[in-house]
Amino acid sequence: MGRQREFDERQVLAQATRLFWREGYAATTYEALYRATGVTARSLINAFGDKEQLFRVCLTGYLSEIRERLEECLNPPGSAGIVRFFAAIAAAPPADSRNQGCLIANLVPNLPVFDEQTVALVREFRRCIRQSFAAALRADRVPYAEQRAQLLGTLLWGASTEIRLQGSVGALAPLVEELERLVDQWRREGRQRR
Amino acid sequence: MGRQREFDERQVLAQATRLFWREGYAATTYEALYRATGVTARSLINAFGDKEQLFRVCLTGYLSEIRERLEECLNPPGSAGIVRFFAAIAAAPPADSRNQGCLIANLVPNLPVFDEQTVALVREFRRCIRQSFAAALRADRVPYAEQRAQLLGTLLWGASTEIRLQGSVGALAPLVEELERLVDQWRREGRQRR
DNA sequence: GTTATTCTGATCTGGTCGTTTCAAAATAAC
DNA sequence: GTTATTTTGAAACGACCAGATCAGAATAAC
Repeated sequence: MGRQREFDERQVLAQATRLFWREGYAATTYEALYRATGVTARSLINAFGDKEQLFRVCLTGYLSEIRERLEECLNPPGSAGIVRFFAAIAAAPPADSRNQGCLIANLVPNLPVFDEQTVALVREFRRCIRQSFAAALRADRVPYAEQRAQLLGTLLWGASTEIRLQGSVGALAPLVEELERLVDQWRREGRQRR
Repeated sequence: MGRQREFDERQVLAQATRLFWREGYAATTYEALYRATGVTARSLINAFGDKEQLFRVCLTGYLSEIRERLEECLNPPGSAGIVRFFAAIAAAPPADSRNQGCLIANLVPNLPVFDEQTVALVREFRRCIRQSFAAALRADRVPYAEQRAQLLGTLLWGASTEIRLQGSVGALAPLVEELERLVDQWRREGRQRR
């Protein structure tokens, strides 16, 4: 019923995500979205609602992608998967938007401008990451698993800031190397305790 | 010669810094500055130049304050000072703007909107912190000092994001605890190597 | 074919923001 | 007191932006 949509929603969402990622939420105007997607503001609003709702759809997609990637790395379960996860981020190709840091971390400073629904997505992401890390540590009987998971989570936020600042995921290589030493040490503690 | 200024520059700068810190650069309008300081846009521009120049003055003040604080904690020199530094941040009173995370970390996602002079200040801050950390580690003969200093630097960025997200420096307490264990371990490695 | 529904593009609106203009006020040097 | 210089407040400018309006185009159900 009615006229059919002239653009591919999935494609538009992917391009919008890239734009939000690179430019930030506020700096991404409808005009920029139009230049990137060829879809006018009117049509976007018609299809997705206002700007923040559109952003939330992008955010949700991004979130599930990261979750998927994390799950992949944490299989087989164990603390080595954590290092694999950081390494996977560091290994992303340079042309990729990952050189912009984490989409979510980038918006933390501007969180006050978003409504509670969007903020909830960020909190959920944070909780999810930390739980996964803690589970991975517990699988190797690492002591202080929760606290160390928090440290790793904080490190992940920091890594995002570094990437954004450097403009390249390459800056993460030394960090991954040191992280490997660290997690190895923790695993040793776990074995002693057994 | 000429009419004398009616406001106290230092006081205005302090209030402007608080505003930039809490609201971010873009969200801090001249009107907000006027509400906070009683000084009109015209007078601010007259005294400090445009908005970014004013911000840069604030930034410089903030930077030297942090540097001072870090130097304080790293005396006597040694890796324990690093833990003291993180602990000092975590211990800041709740009413303080420190509950907003690091002023500088907050603007990293929006760095593209600033000119090269401002970006240089951020890079300089980063370098300074990392060098101080590395020196502190070397003082205890900790191996991999540079890489571990980088990890600590990244952790500091992350801590800022956590504070901003939680709206409280209190969230840092478990992190500091874990950090103490970590640095202790590193120091042990240093002693073995001696 | 008719009708109802949805999409699309151009234009407008209401609002915000950084900065400038202008004239008045204040003050320092002479 | 006069003159030159600087600050100040009010108003205005020009740009930009999110979202709304409206008429027309396309399409699905009947």
